[in-house]
Amino acid sequence: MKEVETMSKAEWQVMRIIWTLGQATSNQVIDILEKKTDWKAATIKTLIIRLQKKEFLKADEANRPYIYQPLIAEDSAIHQSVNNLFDDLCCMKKGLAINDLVENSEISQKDIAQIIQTLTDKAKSAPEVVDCNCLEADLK
Amino acid sequence: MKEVETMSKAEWQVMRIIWTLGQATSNQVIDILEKKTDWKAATIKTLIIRLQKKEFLKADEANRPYIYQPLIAEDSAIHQSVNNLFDDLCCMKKGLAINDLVENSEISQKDIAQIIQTLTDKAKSAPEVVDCNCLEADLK
DNA sequence: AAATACAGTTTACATCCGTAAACAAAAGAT
DNA sequence: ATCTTTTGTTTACGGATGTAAACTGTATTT
Repeated sequence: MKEVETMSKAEWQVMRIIWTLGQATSNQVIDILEKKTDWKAATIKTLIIRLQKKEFLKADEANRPYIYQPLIAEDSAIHQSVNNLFDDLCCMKKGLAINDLVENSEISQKDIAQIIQTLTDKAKSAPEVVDCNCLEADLK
Repeated sequence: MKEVETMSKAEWQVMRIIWTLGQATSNQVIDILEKKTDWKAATIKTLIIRLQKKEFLKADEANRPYIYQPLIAEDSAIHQSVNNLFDDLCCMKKGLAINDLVENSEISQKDIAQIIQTLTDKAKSAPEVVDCNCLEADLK
């Protein structure tokens, strides 16, 4: 029972190109993804069509070739995507998971400082311990 | 083209119960999940069977009812799952994504301290800026 | 021993996803 | 104006997933 449209992994790769370029023709997307993956042009076209159906992309059809533009901001998509995954995790394990991500991700000085800041603020009201709720009924 | 078996969201919920209990009978899992979700017992049985096929669970068939045990540690599964998601993200955005998770997750004092520690260590060798590689061919 | 209850296995079915060919329409070239 | 190329749309197909009923074999009750 899917409430909200989600982006598949393959679709996500298409969006990355378009987010980064701001907008793009199908050919730009195809050229770049043919270098990054083994996908055929036809496959990438399918992904573009599906992204339009899901309303993550729209085509400016004023001229041909169409120019595709994102209908969702990259930051919003990231927010939805990572929080969607974290919703599945045991509450008690989220800290561990974040620590794991920090260890395994390249992060800039500036971002590191920002995250430390967020954590420091959070520490002011953080609980001593977070209880596991894996066995409890979700209220709501 | 799937190289490695992955756990679906629904399957993940079953594993959470078994990880938390250490081991469980199908009935224990069913009782708990019927409170947390709208799933029918039959649905949960299907998930258990699929998890066995994927070798995330095994049944101790010495006695009936069978006792199901995890074949993968929760921490390993979390590691795989979150890093699998992060692999899709623009390198440049990983810091933002982590910051977002920190803001939206409840984290214990101890975990906050640990993450700050990891970040502080990381800062010693972190780059000033992480470049976006969204348009580049993946080497490898 | 027969009837019943319980738990594990098979089968089912719609949708999504990865993957891509075939087809159609528009633009460019001759 | 027709041929060709480009680009957008339809159709296709196998496997994964959410969802669950039906079936079967074992254990318990009468």
